[in-house]
Amino acid sequence: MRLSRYFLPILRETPKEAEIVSHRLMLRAGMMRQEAAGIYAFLPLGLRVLQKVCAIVREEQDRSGAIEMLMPTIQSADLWRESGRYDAYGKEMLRIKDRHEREMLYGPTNEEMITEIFRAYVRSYKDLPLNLYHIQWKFRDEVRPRFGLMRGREFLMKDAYSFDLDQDRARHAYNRMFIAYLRTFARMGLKAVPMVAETGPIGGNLSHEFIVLASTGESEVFCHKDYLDFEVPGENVDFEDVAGLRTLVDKWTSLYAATSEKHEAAAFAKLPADKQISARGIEVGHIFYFGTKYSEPMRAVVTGPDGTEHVIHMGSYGIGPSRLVAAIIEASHDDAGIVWPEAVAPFKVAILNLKQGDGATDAACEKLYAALQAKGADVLYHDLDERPGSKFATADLIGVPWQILVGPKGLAARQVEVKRRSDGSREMMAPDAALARLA
RNA sequence: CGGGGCAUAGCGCAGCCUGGUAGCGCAUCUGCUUUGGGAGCAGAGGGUCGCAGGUUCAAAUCCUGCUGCCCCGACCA
Repeated sequence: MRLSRYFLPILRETPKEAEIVSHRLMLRAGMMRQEAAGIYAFLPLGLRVLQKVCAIVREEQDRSGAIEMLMPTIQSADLWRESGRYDAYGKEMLRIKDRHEREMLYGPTNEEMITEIFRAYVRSYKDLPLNLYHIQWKFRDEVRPRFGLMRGREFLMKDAYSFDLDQDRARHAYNRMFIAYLRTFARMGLKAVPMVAETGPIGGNLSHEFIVLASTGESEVFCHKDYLDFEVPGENVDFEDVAGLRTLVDKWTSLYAATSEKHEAAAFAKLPADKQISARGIEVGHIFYFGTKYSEPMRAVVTGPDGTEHVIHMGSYGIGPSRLVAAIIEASHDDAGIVWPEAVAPFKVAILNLKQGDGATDAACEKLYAALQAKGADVLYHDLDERPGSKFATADLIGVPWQILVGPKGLAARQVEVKRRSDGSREMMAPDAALARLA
């Protein structure tokens, strides 16, 4: 992408409403724009990151055996009356009426709808297990939205729903998501710790929140330090291996880790002092087993091998991609701007033309740009007529992992400079070497 | 939902107390110079001062109501 043809509205000054670093940097880097309290438009750069995050989420969901679909944002109130949640959910649910005065709502979650879909088609235990997910916009009318994307009202969410014949099998479905989540967050460069959590209005009795430690986190968390060094299961993990997954989950739940609501000070105090982590954290995922909470009232049943009806055991599993974008920034930035992990970076490499209009420099940049594109690299070519300093500042701000600095000084020695955003290290090399390194 | 604050050009702000027809920095546009860490000079454009009433010869400024947004708390899959 040529910057001259892109839409990247960088702000030099920080808008006053932005308090926390991710909010500030997302506005400054031209990633998003607030349209109302807790409601944001994603601008092109922000969308690129969001899509990278979603792609990783999809890959890991698919790998674990979940199947993607897409449910609507608007739901019927009647569906929610079946589960009893229409009255229970409270003002967080945005209720609306259509032109026929029918009561509708903008979905805050999809348990009812997925259960309705499931019961309409699935009749036999032979069609199980089943795990369906979608990535869709949700709306929760928070009393006080804040922290930009971190606590917005409208947000993108991946929610998966598992259906199994009984509790044991549902537990395996839970374990599959548990492992998939570990992998998902690790791929984004995050260390997420699964913590025992409240089940809240979703119901059920088995639940973990996946928490990224960050000083700006909204909740207080307590955990054993060793979690941060645990090895994340590789991509060859066998999701059909019931015992194997259970062993992995057992390991990842063997040490103390809890959010403040579930915190037990006495148990925590028993940890060696140097292993106690008391910190703030950002919830980036939440998984639940809730049994028959919805399948019972909504009559989602299948015929079992014994010929009788069995009420389905369910679980639901959420990840907030839009919140993840903010969480990644909270976890990875410096004074100059964002430092994207390569897996979610909007562009992998930026070419900075340090003397726009200089024939040799322009030619070298164009050649590099074309070559990188031909190799399929996500490359942003800063081809505006700006001073070098301004280009450095922009590139650092938007956090592209690699910068190629092309200027007359270097070219005189047939060299360009490759700068790595994460540690600021630089290296002079021939353009071909840069190409080989970064393509 | 309780408490506090803000609303003036794209962004950040001054002006308001003590009414007299709007200003600064950055950004934008034009020209010249400049080009390895947010350039310099010269010129230009851009604002129903959040909205609606009221007071007054006159309102960004004073009064009343409303709306939007932010912060602290409560709340929060």
